Amino acid sequence: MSEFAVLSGVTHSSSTLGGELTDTLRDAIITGEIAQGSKLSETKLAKKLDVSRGPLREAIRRLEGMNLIQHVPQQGARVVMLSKALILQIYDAREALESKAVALAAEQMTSPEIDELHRLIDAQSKQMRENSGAFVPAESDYAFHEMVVRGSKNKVIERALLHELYNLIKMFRYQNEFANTSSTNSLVEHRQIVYAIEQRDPVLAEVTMRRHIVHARARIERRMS
Amino acid sequence: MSEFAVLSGVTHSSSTLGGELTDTLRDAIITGEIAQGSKLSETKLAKKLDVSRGPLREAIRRLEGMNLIQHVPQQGARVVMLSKALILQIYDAREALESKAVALAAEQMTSPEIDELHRLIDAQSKQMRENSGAFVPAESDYAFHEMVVRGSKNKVIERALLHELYNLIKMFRYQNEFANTSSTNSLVEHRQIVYAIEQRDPVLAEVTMRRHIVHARARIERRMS
DNA sequence: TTCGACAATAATGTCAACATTTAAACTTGT
DNA sequence: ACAAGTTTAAATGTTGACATTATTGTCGAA
Repeated sequence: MSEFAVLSGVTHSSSTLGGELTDTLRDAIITGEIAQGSKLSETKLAKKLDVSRGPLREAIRRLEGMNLIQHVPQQGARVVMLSKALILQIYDAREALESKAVALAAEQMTSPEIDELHRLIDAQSKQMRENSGAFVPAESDYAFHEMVVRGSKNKVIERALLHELYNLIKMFRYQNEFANTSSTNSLVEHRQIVYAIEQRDPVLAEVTMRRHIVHARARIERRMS
Repeated sequence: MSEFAVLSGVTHSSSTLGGELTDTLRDAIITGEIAQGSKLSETKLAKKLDVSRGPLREAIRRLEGMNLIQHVPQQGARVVMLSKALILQIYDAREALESKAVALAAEQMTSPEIDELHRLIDAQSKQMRENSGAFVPAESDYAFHEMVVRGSKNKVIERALLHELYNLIKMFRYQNEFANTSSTNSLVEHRQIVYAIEQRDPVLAEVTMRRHIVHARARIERRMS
């Protein structure tokens, strides 16, 4: 299961079996190895992964808290279905949270953190040239947004985005090639965001980020028709 | 434990013991019956509530997903500490989410739902007069905001607010008398919000709600110095 | 054939015992 | 008396068995 190690933005694998199972199942859900809407049978999964049902149930509860799984009492757990409506709702929530996050980041980020943002953007630029200007790799895009979110220093927003929404977005992107970020626009907008943060201009940062996410949402809405 | 039934905005008590325990512990945490920062010993709690540790652990995992509990592997679970910094962060997140929610509600709410908003405000007005104009009861305030949030028809925002943030805010208010909503301002602002929704004006609704929450946040920041 | 009731099967919910790790208590030496 | 190391106790992590509920399959009657 280490083949998906790149996916794990935040790791739970805290030496406890339940924590490892949480990461394993999360990655399997994100990649689609466990299909959307499919049932997570405790008995079958426990046998397949060679663990007892206790830690497995614990992992399922955690994934429930991340919105990756829906649980119905006495019936079991199913992987969430990423309908068009839900994806658009996720992006509306993301717009609200991440635009606020970047406004806070414009006030709270330290200089070394802003330097790191520049490094991430340079890496994106380099990767884009190598990929013949087609796409910004998803991991690179996540890294940038994650850095901005952490820069807000707001633990509540961090958790909502990094622990919950981003996993759903990763899942969507991983299972829909067309959902990848377009290269040129994305990179330009990232630069604008960093500029606003450097200027310590929360309002500019917020509107720039909001537009960036609205663009992404519009792209998705267009291509899912 | 039914004495706190009024607190349970959303109920889990789905006929399973784990679900009931989730509600019981949540209410005990909100009221402060289980103090902030105190440890939730599985063995002691299981004995006290006369249940086995299995369902209890499940409830703890769920409460972890609601941000009411912090869990450290091999060490156990502790009730979250509502520091001033955390409360302000919660209100920043709430501002972002609920201002977006009301903008969506201005587009999505049905007429019957808007009528219900009026009824809730009338009830607030009546209760305020009976209370010699001192306070709007917290339950009344929640009911109004919950109705608005549901009106957004955005399941992601609904969950983030109703399932996670509101519980933390209830906990804060319940344990800090000074954190109650001031009567006159709150009622006027609620009326403005309903007006904006009726006018189907998302921008006005958003700005009004944002100001409403910023006011509440400022009040808290002032009184916690 | 189709619908409904009943039986059989499998799944989730619950419990108590075991294993391992952490925290507390105690001893020992300076 | 204090500190360090060891020992003891208690807590969390894990497991397998049991109980209860839902689902599937079967039989029979309309």
